[in-house]
Amino acid sequence: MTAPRVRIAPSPTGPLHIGTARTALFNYLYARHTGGTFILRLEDTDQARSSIAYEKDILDGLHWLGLRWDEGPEVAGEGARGPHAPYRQMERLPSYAEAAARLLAADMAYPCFCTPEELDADRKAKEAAKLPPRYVGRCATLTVEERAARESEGRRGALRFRVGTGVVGFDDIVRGHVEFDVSNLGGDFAIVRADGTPLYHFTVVVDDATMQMTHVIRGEDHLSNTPKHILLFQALGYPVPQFAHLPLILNPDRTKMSKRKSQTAISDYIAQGFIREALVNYLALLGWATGTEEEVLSIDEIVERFKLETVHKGGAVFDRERLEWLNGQWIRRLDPDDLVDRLRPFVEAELAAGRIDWMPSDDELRGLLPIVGERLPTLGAIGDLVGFLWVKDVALDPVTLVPKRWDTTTTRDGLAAAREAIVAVGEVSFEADELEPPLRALAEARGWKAGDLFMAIRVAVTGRTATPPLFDTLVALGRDRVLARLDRALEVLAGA
RNA sequence: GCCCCCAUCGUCUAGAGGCCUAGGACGCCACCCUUUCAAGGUGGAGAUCAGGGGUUCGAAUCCCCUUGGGGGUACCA
Repeated sequence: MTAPRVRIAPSPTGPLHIGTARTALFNYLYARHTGGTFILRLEDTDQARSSIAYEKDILDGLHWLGLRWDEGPEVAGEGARGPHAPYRQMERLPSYAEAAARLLAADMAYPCFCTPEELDADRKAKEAAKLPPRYVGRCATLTVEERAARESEGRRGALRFRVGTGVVGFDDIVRGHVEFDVSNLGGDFAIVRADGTPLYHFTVVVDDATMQMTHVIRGEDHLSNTPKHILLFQALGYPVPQFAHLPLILNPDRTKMSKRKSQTAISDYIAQGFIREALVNYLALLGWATGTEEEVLSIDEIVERFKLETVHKGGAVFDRERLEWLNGQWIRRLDPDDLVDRLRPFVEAELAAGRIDWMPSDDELRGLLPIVGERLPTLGAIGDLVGFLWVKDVALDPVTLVPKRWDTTTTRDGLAAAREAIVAVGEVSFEADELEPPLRALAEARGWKAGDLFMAIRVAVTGRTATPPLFDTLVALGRDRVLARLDRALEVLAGA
């Protein structure tokens, strides 16, 4: 058997969608597992909706996920590659024109001069009669003279493919045998617009054939389109590839995942601090499982285990909580320098947003990792977690400053005493191990619960009730700022 | 409407006739750890395997029907 050739063929009519990324991933996994070739092709024939900005978002996103294509357009400084260039359909027009001419010459397709208004009226009539929509065939039997007459009027026809009669069946790798009666396809369908640009069902077949795809792995939403494609492959004299229709990713209400109901743009997940390892891991486990109890897997481990035959048939609801859990798992697995590199842009974003006043150094960030790593569900949580380290002053209010079991007087008392204890520790011993004993001793001496004292200090120096461990936090802040913030807290309390 | 696909805890899933009094994970709830928050550990609640018929000594697993859900039905992709 020859090595598989598979592809992802996104349409640049929107930012990279979770579903597209998942389909791309499964194609990639299959190619890598089988030693096949993974191809990327841009289906940009919908000129009205396609844009170069979306194209860039898609290419960059797939590249970011680590899904390197063996053949396809340029990305991130890497050139286009592969023997079947170009990889944008609008640059492959001659190839479709040639195929269209062949179908026309063989009378397997014909020009259709129906106007959008006529077609619309037909559709409404069918609907009113409670019949399935279907092209009525008005132009199917036009004589050569009639066609010539219309063309001489300056009318340009769309090209319709003759669907004929019969049954089309195929063996889908994930769904098994599927059959469609051609009479349910909606009549002869258009393959080229009146303006001469080719339509999806046509380009996808011409390209999959000329790029020698062996397997077409795509979303289930294309299952009902498959008979049209098979008819076209056959009419054009091309071998029919194998199909594998993946289950859809669903909104919580179990409809096809959509931007209206879910967050679908990969770029949004990236911006929130999800990392590629987690996204890939999560997406691979939507509609597929190893069959073992392994859950946290690298892309290479997934490649090793992946089988198209064990892909699910039923749709899978996208569960963001599970993604976040996996994200945390992967963040904790990253090596420190790598994590610092990935964290930096998120700290910069905090600065740009004015939520912090200066940028920490890489060394400072790396030093924070032990207390910060296990507290990050996403990289974007960094500012919320320890942003208080990089601001001139924290916002303090007299209510949160007072621990639950304490009153204002006790709090002032406690903070003042804590300040003295911290001063007594001295500058050179300002370390977590040195700070803890005296503060515990202080609490005990005064009959306070250590937790209450610690909470008072925590809020005073960070402005928050939830932070990384207190003594590490004090050290990260530095002696001077700790004392200054304690003083400020005392002032705020004095005013209360 | 018509065509096609699908159906195991709330969610992602294991399960390919006996190993299932249905396993794991997320989430949830307790407890442990603990200065808060996390992380981690332990335990728990949670699925009459959509329902009904078959086939079989035996069915979550095979077949049929019903129900429910989804997708498609464009001169979009």
